[in-house]
Amino acid sequence: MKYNCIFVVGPTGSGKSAVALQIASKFNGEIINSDSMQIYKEYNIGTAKPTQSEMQIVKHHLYNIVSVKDEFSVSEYKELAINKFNEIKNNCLPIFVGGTGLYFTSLINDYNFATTDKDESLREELNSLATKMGNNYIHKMLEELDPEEAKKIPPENLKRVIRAIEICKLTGKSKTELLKENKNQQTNKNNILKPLIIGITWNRDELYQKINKRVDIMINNGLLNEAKDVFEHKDEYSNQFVLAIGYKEFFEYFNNEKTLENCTELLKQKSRNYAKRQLTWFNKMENVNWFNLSHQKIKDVLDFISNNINK
RNA sequence: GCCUCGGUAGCUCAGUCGGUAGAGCAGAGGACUGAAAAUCCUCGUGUCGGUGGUUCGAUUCCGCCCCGAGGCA
Repeated sequence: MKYNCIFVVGPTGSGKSAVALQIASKFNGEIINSDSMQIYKEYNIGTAKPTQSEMQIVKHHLYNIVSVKDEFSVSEYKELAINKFNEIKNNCLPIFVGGTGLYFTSLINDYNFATTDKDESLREELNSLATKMGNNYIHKMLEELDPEEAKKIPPENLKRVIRAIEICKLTGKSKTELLKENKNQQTNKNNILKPLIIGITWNRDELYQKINKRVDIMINNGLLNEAKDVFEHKDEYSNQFVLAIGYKEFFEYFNNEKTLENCTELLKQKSRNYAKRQLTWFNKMENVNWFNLSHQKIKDVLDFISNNINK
């Protein structure tokens, strides 16, 4: 098996960026972003982007490419990322780094209906119908269109129920059918990417301490200014960005409904919750080579890569 | 010193007209295919402050003690 790129995955605050930087330095790498929030241009602190100087040491791609006023999606990400990979693969070792599990999965799997467009008016229609008739009503609609998929998604998860219905309406086929077709298209198994996957983690309590500390550091670096700015312009921004962890948690403070301390605690908590969700995702991902930095060193990662990258 | 109200899950509290108890939050585990830092699912045994009494049986009723909040001196 010959690998043609590196993935660095792991929970927020685990130090993925630092690890990626060292990998890049040692193996002539360039970094490609796999984080749904670092895609955006305008804000740096809350999104925990690499610093200017870090970006100068090693080439970083797909950071700061979309405005917070614009929508963005996995499928756009996938296209950009694959294009970038093809562009640089002959000159360097591409290293994908980030925390967005879905983005990584989209790179490995050739989803055929992930490219199914969205229908904003249908979404609105179904959403208001749900408010009127209840979630179960919408779920029943899906049951008729795609009973198998309906079984998988609880009625409460409106967002995903609506998306499944949307897929049926837009493609004329159910999500279940498309999934089967996808499996049968073995040709797509020849994926372009052959990643050596590195997972970075820590003992749980240590990870949480790091996350808490990082929030304090962000605040010292001016997170509140960014948050205030997002708060004041939230109506102009895409919902995707306004919902990012790090900004909305302070909105109640700016509205004088909560103390700064309470909001800061909430942010720490939301960050911890998020880290856990990321761990769930990456634990399920296949072929992840985990490194627990509570008792392993970045050097172990580098050694592992040099032992495996050309075999 | 006296009076009143509290002391129940990590936190905030509900409840048991006496048959050893349950919500929210926190926490843990999980799902995830054009919103993914999103969205959602599952999981609740704790000397019911301590001690003595009444009772077949007390977290629940009674006495005393400890702790906290408030009021009166």
